[in-house]
Amino acid sequence: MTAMLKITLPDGSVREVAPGTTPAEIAASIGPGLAKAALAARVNGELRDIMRPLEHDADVALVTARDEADALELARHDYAHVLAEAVQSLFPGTQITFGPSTDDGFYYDFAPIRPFTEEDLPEIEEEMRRIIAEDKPLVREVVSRDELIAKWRAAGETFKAEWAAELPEGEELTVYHSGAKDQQGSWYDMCRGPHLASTGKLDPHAFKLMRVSGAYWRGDQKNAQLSRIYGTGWLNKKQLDAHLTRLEEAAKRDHRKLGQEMDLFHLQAEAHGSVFWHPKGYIIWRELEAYMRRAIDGAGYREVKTPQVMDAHQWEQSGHWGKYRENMFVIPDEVPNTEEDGPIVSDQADWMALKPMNCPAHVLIFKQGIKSYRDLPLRIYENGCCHRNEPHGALHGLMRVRQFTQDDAHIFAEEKQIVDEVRAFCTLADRVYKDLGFETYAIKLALRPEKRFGSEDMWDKAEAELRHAVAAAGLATPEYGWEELPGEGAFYAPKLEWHLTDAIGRTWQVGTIQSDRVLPERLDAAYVGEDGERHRPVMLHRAIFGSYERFIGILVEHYAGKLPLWLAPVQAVVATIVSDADDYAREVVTRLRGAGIRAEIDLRNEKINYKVREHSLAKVPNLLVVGKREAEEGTVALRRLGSDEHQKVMPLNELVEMLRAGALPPDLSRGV
RNA sequence: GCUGCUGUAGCUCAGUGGUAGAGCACUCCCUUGGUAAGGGAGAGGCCGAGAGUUCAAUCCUCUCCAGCAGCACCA
Repeated sequence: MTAMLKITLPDGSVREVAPGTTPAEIAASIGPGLAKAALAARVNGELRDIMRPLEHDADVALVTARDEADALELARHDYAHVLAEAVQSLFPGTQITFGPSTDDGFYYDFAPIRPFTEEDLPEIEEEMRRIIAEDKPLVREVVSRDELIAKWRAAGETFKAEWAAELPEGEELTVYHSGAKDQQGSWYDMCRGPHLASTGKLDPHAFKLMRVSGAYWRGDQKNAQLSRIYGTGWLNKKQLDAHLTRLEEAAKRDHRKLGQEMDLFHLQAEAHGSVFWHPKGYIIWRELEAYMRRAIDGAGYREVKTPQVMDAHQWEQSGHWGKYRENMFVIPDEVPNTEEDGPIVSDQADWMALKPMNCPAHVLIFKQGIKSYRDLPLRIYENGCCHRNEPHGALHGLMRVRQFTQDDAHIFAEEKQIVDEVRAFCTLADRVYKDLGFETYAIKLALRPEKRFGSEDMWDKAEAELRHAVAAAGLATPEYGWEELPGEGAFYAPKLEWHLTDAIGRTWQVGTIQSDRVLPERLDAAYVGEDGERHRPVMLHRAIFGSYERFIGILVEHYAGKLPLWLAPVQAVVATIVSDADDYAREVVTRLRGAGIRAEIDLRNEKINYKVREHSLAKVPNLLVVGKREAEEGTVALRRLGSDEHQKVMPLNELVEMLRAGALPPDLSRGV
């Protein structure tokens, strides 16, 4: 007689059950409602199949749809499984590889007989619904590795066989199948699980296949290219619809679309990956630049400007030539005048390169003259225009470009100054983000990567400094999303990263600070210490916006184009109702411009409805309507974008003062 | 760079193996109208670039360029 198992439920009660009892049976013994609702179980904290027998004493908690995170994870895993089965049934000969759940759904990578197209998706969705309707069981079974390899090979599943063969010998693996093993029509996949008990637990109307794309086998560019099908999957249709609405919402704020509608910038093939800033877009840039200058001036930085092109030898010394030449724009320093002089690119030429980053140039400035410990910390700032030859497929609107301008600074410091400097940076970054309307952000510490320069000792020290500084700033807390990311640091330094959360919950990595001891060494930067000896400074690389281009893209999406007044390209439009008010309208505009407001005038012979509509769509924050009445009374009818109140008539003087005050940048209106 | 899709008027998009269409925007005319599209007329295109097939190519094929979605990359 085997000993009974002691099963502890979440309420603390203990049940004795025979070994081999399943969580499903426990649920049934508690009540029929729970039996129906239970989807899976957490056994000693581990998510498991509801039909998987219990073998040991354990804490068991039944998982239902109310445990949303778990339930979603299970459902998405199942959708991926069903997707793979559907694809193989529709496209015999397609090999399956791997298909996990994602943040909003699932995908599955196939080695297809022909690549899938979007047109295949409806048919595959139909087949998936059929499989769900069949309510096929998902049965977990343990098989030996070798047995499974043989099976995969026999089935012509070379990717699966390769995968299984790389797992340790003698390992027991699990497969999920829909009925008795090898039974006709039984589909199976190697999977760690867990899964729901059967496909019928899925809502056939809570998923949607979204797109097809390429992916590499095991994520490596050198491997075979697979065809990936993405889906989004949820617990019910309501959740799916909400998700699709969110996507539409995000598409509406796409900075590429708004950038065109608002006439901010454009991109074109002749300079692909580089931005043509239009007057309106460049106003945003200039405001940000002016804001940042005030911020860094106040924080003790010194602004510099360094060359766009430097001799290749300099890049050789900094290490970029060897490592990152592929991504650098390289030019010969002498170009033949005529064809007879030879080809434009020759081995004879000396090379120059556009700077992909500003740090070496800043070190060169540091190295001019002899620096004393009294000069430290030396904070060198530059609106540094950099060029990186990014892979074509990586380019994306303003978010990833080939020419961009960083709000870049390097702080040369003594070791003992690092913590204070990092801390001061935390404070500065916090103020900038909040001034720009980002109330929440997360700070993460990216730790030493596998491939790195420098000693373990150096890394220990560098990581500890950053950790310590953030803690001292009071930001190493869960509410600031504090997290350490092993292996994600740069090859020369650990880095702190600032991730902003935007208005619709997406996150964007923008700011960073990294403490670097490698580059000062390579470029031989030194200062004379109090002791009269030469010392190496530590170099802190830091940025708050990251790049102006990308940050403006993020702002446009965050505000859905409705930028705060100080950043709005056009802050007010004066629109007339009748031409009799033209002169008065001109006076109003003159007054506004005199007060520093970016105001435009609309005297066109159009109805006021038309003008209101047009300027609202253009996201002009203040529409000042003037007709006969206003002209006589010296007032203006104000309509604010996005405001519920329809309009407000106010005296011109009052309005000008109100807009002037409202259009001040946040740091200036704080009156520091 | 890889896979798939796309490229037609300033914008959004129809369309056909016989050199092209709509709406909006633009120009002009009528309209002077009080808070999200008043009416009419007109102008506007090397149908992404190159090559091929064909009597004939915007359309079919190939190559290239760019864009989009992913992947890989992001010092």
